[in-house]
Amino acid sequence: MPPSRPKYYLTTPIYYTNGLPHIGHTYSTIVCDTIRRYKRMMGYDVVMTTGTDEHGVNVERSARKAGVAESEFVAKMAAEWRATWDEFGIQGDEFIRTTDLQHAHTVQWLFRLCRENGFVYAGHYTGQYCVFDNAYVVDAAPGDPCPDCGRPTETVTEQNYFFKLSAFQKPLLDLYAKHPEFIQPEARRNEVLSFVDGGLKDLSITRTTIRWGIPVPGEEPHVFYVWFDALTAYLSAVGGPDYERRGMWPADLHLVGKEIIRFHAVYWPAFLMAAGLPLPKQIWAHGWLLMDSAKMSKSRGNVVRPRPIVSVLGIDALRYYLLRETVFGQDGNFSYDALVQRYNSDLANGLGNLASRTLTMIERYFGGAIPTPESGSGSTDAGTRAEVLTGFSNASLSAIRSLYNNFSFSLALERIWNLISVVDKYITEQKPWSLAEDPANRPRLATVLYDAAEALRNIVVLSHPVLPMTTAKVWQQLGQRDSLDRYRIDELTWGQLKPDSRTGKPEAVFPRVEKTEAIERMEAMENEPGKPSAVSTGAGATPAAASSAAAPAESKIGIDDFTKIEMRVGQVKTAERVAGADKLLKLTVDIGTEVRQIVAGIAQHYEPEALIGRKVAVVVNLQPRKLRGVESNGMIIAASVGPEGRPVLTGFLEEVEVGARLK
RNA sequence: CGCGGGGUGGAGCAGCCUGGUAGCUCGUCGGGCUCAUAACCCGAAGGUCGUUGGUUCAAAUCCAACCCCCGCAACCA
Repeated sequence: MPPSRPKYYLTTPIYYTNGLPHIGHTYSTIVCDTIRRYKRMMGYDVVMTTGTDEHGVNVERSARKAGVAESEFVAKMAAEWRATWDEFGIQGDEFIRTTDLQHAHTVQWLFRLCRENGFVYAGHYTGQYCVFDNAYVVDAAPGDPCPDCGRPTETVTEQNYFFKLSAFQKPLLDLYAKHPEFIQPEARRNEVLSFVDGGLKDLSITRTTIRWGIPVPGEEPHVFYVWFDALTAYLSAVGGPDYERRGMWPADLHLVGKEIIRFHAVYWPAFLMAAGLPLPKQIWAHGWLLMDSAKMSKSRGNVVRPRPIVSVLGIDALRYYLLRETVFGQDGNFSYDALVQRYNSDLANGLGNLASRTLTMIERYFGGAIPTPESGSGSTDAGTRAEVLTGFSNASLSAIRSLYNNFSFSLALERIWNLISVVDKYITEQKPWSLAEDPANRPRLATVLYDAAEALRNIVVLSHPVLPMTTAKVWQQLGQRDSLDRYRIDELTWGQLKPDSRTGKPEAVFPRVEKTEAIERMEAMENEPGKPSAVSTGAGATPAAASSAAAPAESKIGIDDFTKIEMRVGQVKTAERVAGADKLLKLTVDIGTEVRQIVAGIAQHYEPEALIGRKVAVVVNLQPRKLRGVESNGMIIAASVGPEGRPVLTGFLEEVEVGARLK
C-alpha cells in the first residue's frame, strides 16, 4: 500500500459548448491548473476536473444552424475545448462531458435522491415563450416581444418538476455562518448572503419544451434543465453514485467566474443537501478579464482568443501575465501591450536573464559543473550575500507558500521576483567575472556561483506552478534529473543543490521580443476568421467545429437577399427623448409615402433639435417593435464607430428626394 | 433608491480585511558594470493615497456622509 496522501479535488467551470474558449475561460482554467500543480507539489493527491456543458436550447439552435445533429455538433466542440487545453499543457485529470452516459446516470440518481427525500414536486411553470426561437424569455411580461427575433412572445404554462429551494434558506445560511470560507472572496460572499437572506423561490428543474437534454427517468418528455444537469458534472466526474469508491468527493474547491457564483453557492449545495450528499468545501469566484476596461463580448468584437498569444509568446507567458497582473478575485485588465511588457521585463530580463548569466558563468569558469561553496562563513558573507540568504531562508520561503495557499498569486510572484532582483544585485556586486581572473579568488568565485545556481533552483521550484514549461527547462539546465512536478515545495530549503552536478546547455528560455512586432503578429492571428491557429501537435483536429460556430457573419449573401431590405431616404420631422431611457430618441420620419414613428438609440450623441429636417437612410420594411414601450416602425441607418460603437448618421452630399429608394 | 467595480507619483496596478517605513512594472534623468537575452546594478526627480468629518497616540487602511469615473441590466430595429 502506498502511504496515504491527503486528497484535493478541484474543478474549473464546465464550459458551455455554444462557443469556443476565449481568454476568460483560459484564465479560469489556468488558475485551476496552477492550484493543481501547487497542491501536487505540496504532497496532495490531486484531481482536477474540467469539461463541457453540452445540453440546452442554444446548442440545439447552433447545431441546426450548422446543419448537423446535436450530438455531432457537441462532439466537435468538446474536442476543440479539450484540444485547446491539451495544447496549453493543461491536463485536467478528468474531462467530463454532460452528454457522457455516466453523467446522465448521476443526474438521474441525484434527482431520485432529492425526490425520495421530498424535495421535488410537480408544478406548473408559466413564462413568456417565443415559439420561433423555441425558448423562454426570462423576465418578460405578457405581450413583450422576444429580444432575439422581435416577434411577440406567448404566455405558456407547462408542467414540470420543481426543486424545493425555499426549504434550504435556513440550512444555507447556517452553512455560510458555520463556514465563512465557503464562499470567497468576501465581496461575493456578501452578495450571496443578501440574496439568500431575501428569500428563495423554488426552482424549476425540468422542461418539456427542450429536446436536447437528459431525460427525467419515467417522466419523458421531461428533460433536466440547465443547472441541475450542469452542476452535477462535478460529481459525475469522480464516480457519480459510486463516488465513495473513488474517494475524491466532496470537492475541495470549485473555481468559478463571478457571474455564476450564485448557482454554485446556492443551488448546488442545496441539491446536495436535499440528496444527503457531502458538500464542497469552498467556492472561489474570480473576477473578469476586461478588455480596455470593457467586458469582452462577441457583439463588441473585443473577444481575445488564447491561441495567438500562446503561439507567439508561449503558454507560460500568458500564465505569468494573468496571475501576476491581476489580483485574484478582482476584475483585471487584459492588454497586449501590458502582456508583452511583462514578458520582456519580468520573464526575459528577469528570470530568463538570471538563468542565462548564471549558467553561462558556471559553464565558462567551472566547465559546466556546479561548484562547491566555501564551508562556513566564507569571505563572501559580507554585503549582499546576507540579503540572499535571508531571501531564501525558511521563513521567507514559507511566507511565499502561504501566499500561494491564499491564492494570492500576484503577491507570491512579486515576492519571488524580488528574490531574482536580490540575486542580480549580489552577482553585480560580487563581480564573478573579475574574481575569475585571479586563481586566489577561486573559492569565493565558487561560492558566488553556487549561491546563484542554488537561488535559481529555489526560484524555479517556487515559480513552477505558474511557469510549468520553462521552469522545467531551467531545472534540467541546472542538472536536475527528477521531475519537477513532484518536487515537494514544502521541503524546499537552501543548500540542497548538489555540487558537481553537470549543468545543461544554457539556452534562452524567454527570448526577448520586439513589442510592436509581437503585438502585430498576435493581432493578425486573432483576426484570421474562424480558423484556430495551430500551436503544436494536436491542433487543427477540428477546424470544422470552429468555422461552423464562430464565423457565420463572414458568409456572403446573394443580391436577392439584399433586395429584401427596403431602404429609403427619410426626413426627420420631429425628435424627442424617450422618457426614462438614456439612449433612445423618438423620431417621426417622412419616408415619402407616409410619416413613420421610429425609435433610434442615438440619444447620447445627437441632440433632438439638431436632427429636425435632416435626411437619413431608413430601413422601412422591418418588423415593428416596441422599445421601452414606444413603438418603432423602421430603423435609422448609422455607422458604428470605435470600440463603443458610437453611432454616426448617414447623409447625402447631393440633394435627394424624400422617399427615394437606396439600392 | 436596479446590481456591481473603482478613484494611490506621468501610465497601469498592489497595499486596505489583521491601522504604525506608501510597494510593483513601465516611463523620465544621471551614474556604474560588461557574466548575461540592448541585459543587470546604483542614485535622483515625481504622491494633499477622490472630498469632508469622526475614532485613535497613530488612518491609504476603521466609521459616516458626499463627489466623480466605469461595467451590467433596463434601451442601440
